[in-house]
Amino acid sequence: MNIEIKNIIEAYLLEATFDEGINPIEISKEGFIEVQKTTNELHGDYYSNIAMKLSKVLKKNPMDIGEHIKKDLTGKKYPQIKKIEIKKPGFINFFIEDSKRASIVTDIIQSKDIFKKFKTKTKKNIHIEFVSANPTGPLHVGHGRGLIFGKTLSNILRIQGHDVFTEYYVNNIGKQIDILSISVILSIVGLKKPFDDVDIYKGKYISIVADKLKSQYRDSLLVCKSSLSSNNTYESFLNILRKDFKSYLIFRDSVIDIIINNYIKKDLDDLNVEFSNWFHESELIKDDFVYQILENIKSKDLSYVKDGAVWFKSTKYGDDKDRVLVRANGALTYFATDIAYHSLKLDKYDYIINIWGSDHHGYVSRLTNALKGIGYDTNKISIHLIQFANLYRDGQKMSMSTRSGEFITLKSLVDEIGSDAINFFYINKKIEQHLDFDINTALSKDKDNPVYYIQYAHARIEKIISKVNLKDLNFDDTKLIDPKEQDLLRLLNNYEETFSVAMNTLQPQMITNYLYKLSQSFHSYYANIKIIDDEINHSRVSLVIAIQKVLKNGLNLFDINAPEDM
RNA sequence: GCGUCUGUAGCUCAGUUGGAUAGAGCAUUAGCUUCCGAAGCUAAAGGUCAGAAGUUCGAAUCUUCUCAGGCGCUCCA
Repeated sequence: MNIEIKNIIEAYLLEATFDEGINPIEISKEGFIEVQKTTNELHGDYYSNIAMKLSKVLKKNPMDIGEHIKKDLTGKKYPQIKKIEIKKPGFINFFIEDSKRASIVTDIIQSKDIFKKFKTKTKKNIHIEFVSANPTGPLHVGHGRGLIFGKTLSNILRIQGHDVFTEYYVNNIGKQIDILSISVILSIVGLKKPFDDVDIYKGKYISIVADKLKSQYRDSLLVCKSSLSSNNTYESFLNILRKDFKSYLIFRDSVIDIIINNYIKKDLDDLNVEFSNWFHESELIKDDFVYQILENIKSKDLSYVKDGAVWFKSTKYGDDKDRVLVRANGALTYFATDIAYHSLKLDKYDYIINIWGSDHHGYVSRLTNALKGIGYDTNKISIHLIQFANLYRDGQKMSMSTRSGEFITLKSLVDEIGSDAINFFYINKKIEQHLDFDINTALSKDKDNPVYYIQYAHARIEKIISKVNLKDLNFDDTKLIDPKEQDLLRLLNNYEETFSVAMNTLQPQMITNYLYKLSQSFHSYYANIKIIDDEINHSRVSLVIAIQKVLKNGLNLFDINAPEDM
């Protein structure tokens, strides 16, 4: 509709007879004529600021220009426009016909797929990586926000028609993995930690993992028990282990497999998340791939050797200091493997999306600069930084410490408040906003809890539908004249724009806010007006059916149930 | 110190990307069940959009500075 009005204005301006010329090229330029939805019904349905824009060029009073435009447009009698008003300082307000507004109801009801309109014209091959928590234990609540956001983004991109490939990056060769393996080994052989310089993992799951591996490895581990117990530093312990425990590397892989399959994948299942691929960091080491990349960096004169380590010249890109790629002991840094990983992705995909915790923000420019340095187009990368979420219970902030198994697992939160509430609360706020997540609110079953409120609207409508013979539906677009009905129609007419802006700018909270508003307007309607009424051919029932359809599709976007009964 | 994100009602947050009188929920106060689900509805009250300057017809939104808070600035992962 706003495009129609835009065209009307453009056509008018092109043949307008103002004294001083308006450049026709300017007029046809994208964005020159702006037509937007109003926020206040007193201002009609759409408004344009064109008169104020032109006043500068024409050196005329915007009110006069507006009146001029109004006079000419009114004379032309466009059927969809009821009236035009000019308000100071120069807004041109368009009021569209009520019946035109009501036509959205049949549009929605008859549409097989209301998301079809959001299909992109430029389909892309998109890689999206999220969560990627170290496989050292079950996921905890701190991982929740990035997880839900990543999943939602994938849902949105798929609806837009892109090919979406989701990936979990498994760090399976770092120091943390050795510490994890050692924690399991100590549990198997019943040994107290003999070194003091490094903490080990203590959660309950460690002994469960140990039990699974006990029968297979116990004997060979007991052989080296005494030599292990005499080591009082982490380094020497690990060295002995690697030397005496021949199947250490296989054992380490088994530990990771068990954690992923028995914990992480199950946690993800609870929230309906499935990854296209689990990428293991070790794949980057295979065939010296990382070293080829490092060679490439060196050939571009972007690295040098100092104190036995290889450094990337990040100061060249405004960083405070250069950063290490390969440590003096020969170990690769995360930075090095990340460059390799991202170059793999960039080779294969049109666009790549990373979702990281905001604590990694310092890392963003370093990585993109390195990739730019070796010749990649970094416009193809987008990195979303997620602020931390705090959990509150009974007004008390809950501890999120990961040390000594003290953390709250994501699973326990799902068990307590359910996946619907988690899906909703984690994306209901802008990601760059710190999030306070109140468990009491998520548990409440009334208006405090927006999820329930929206779901309740859906269920109420279902009840109405069940009482009506749907064959009798005969929608009459001139019947819905109550102000509350007009409110609802305005909102329904907004769904397309709201969803499309939210999807294009990847801001899911715009959609949840919209769904809430729509539910609110519906509940008010329901309480004040009898919806089932034969005298009006069930036009009101048609209206609520359309509302329900939007609610349902919106909720499904976030994997939230749209219950028919509660 | 440098970088980065944030600052909107007592609390938790929206604000359609620069539009008109800044909006919700909670909490507070006062109401609404012969009738489609009260898990609901109707009101009242609550604001120096952290502060200052600038850009322009017009700023919560853009720029600069100041203040406050979160996070990051290892040959850590």
